[in-house]
Amino acid sequence: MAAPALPQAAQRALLRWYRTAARALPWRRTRDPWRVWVAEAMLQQTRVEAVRQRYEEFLARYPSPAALAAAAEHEVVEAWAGLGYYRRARALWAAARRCCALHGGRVPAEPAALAALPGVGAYTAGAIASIAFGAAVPALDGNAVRVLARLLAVTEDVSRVAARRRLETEAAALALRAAAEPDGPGAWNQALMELGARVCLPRAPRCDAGCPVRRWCGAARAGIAAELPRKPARRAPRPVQLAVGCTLDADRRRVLVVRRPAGGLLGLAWALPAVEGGRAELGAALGARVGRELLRWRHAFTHRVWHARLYQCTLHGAAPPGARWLGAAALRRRGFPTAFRPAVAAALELLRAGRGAHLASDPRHAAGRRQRAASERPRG
DNA sequence: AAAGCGGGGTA
DNA sequence: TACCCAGCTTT
Repeated sequence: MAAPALPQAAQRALLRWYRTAARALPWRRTRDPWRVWVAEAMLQQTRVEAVRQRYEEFLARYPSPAALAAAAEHEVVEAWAGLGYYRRARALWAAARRCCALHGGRVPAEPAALAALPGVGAYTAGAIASIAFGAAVPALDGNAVRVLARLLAVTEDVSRVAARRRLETEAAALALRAAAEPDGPGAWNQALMELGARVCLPRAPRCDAGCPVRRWCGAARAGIAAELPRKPARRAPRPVQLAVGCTLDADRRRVLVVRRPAGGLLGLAWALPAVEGGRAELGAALGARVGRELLRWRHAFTHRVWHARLYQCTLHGAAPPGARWLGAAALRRRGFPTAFRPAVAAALELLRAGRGAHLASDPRHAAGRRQRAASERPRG
C-alpha cells in the first residue's frame, strides 16, 4: 500500500476538528453493529434529519437482527414508509435473516462478509466494519468523494473508473494510516463525511468558515472547489400519466387498498390501485366502472414524474387478490409512501363526507385542488 | 457504463 | 427549477 497523498498533518487536523465539531447524532452514541447498520441503511441517499426522526422508533421495534428477521417482509416495508428506496427495507430484512441463518444472529465483522449481505455495498460494509469493529477500511460515500476530490484536486469526472480508482486508493491508504491514530478509522471515516456535510458543501463550499484542512486543499488553492467533483449531467425525469382508483365498499365506509407488486416502483408498499394511463386502463385493470375525478396531483421521482389523477371507482365483481378494505381509522394508521398520501387524504375526506357529499365542499381541500390543478396544466 | 429506485432540503 | 443527499442492484 502506497502512502497517502494527503499529508499526515492534514489527517490529524481533520481528526482534531472532528473531536470537537461532530454533531451528537443518535447512531454516534453506540458501537453496537446492528444500530450502526440500521443507521447506515437509513442514511443511504437520505438526509440526516430524515433519519433522525425515524431511527429510534425503528430500533425500538426491531432491536436486533433476530427481531427484524422474525417480522414479515411487508411489515418492515410499512415501517419504512416515507423514507424512500423501499428496497432498502426488504434488503435489510433479508440480510437480517441471513445473519440469523449464517452468523448465529450476529452482524459479521469482516468487510467481505458484510458486503455479501443484500443491500450492503462497499460503502456500507466499510462504514459498519470501521465504526462498529474498528477495521482499517474506507467508507467512501458522496461526502467523502467530494472532500477527497477537492483535497486532491481531481478534475476528472468522478464517475469514470480511473478517477474513482484514484479516490478509492487514497481512501484506503488514509483509513490504514488512521488505524494508527488514537481515534481510529471509524472516527476518520466519519470525520471525512462530517466535513462534507458541514463545511465542504456541494454547491458552496465554506472554505472560509474554519475548514480545518484548507492549507492542504488543492481545489481551494486553485480556486475551483465549487466546481468539484465533476459529474455527468443527469437526464430529465420522464413524465407518466397515472390513474388511481378510490373504491368504496357498498356501505361507503371502507376503501380498497392494495400492496404494490414486489418487483417494481414502491414495491410491496401499500397504495390505492394505480395504473399507468387514464380511465380506460384503470377500469380494465381493476375491473371497475370509473366515475368522477376526485383529485389531481403530481409526484416527482428521480427518474420519472407522476401526473396522477384519482377517480372514484365501482367494482364490477370481486376485489383483486390480496386487496384489503380499510376504514378511516385503519387507513390513517397504515403507512403509505408519500406519492400516495394526497390520494389517501382525499379518500379519507370522501369517507368523512359520506354518501352524496362532494369533496370540493371542503374549502381547504378545494383550494389545494385548484393549486395543484394549475401546476398540472399541460404546457404548450 | 447506465439505469432504476424515493423523498425532501436548499440555493 | 436544478441539484444533491451517510448508495445498491441489475442490465
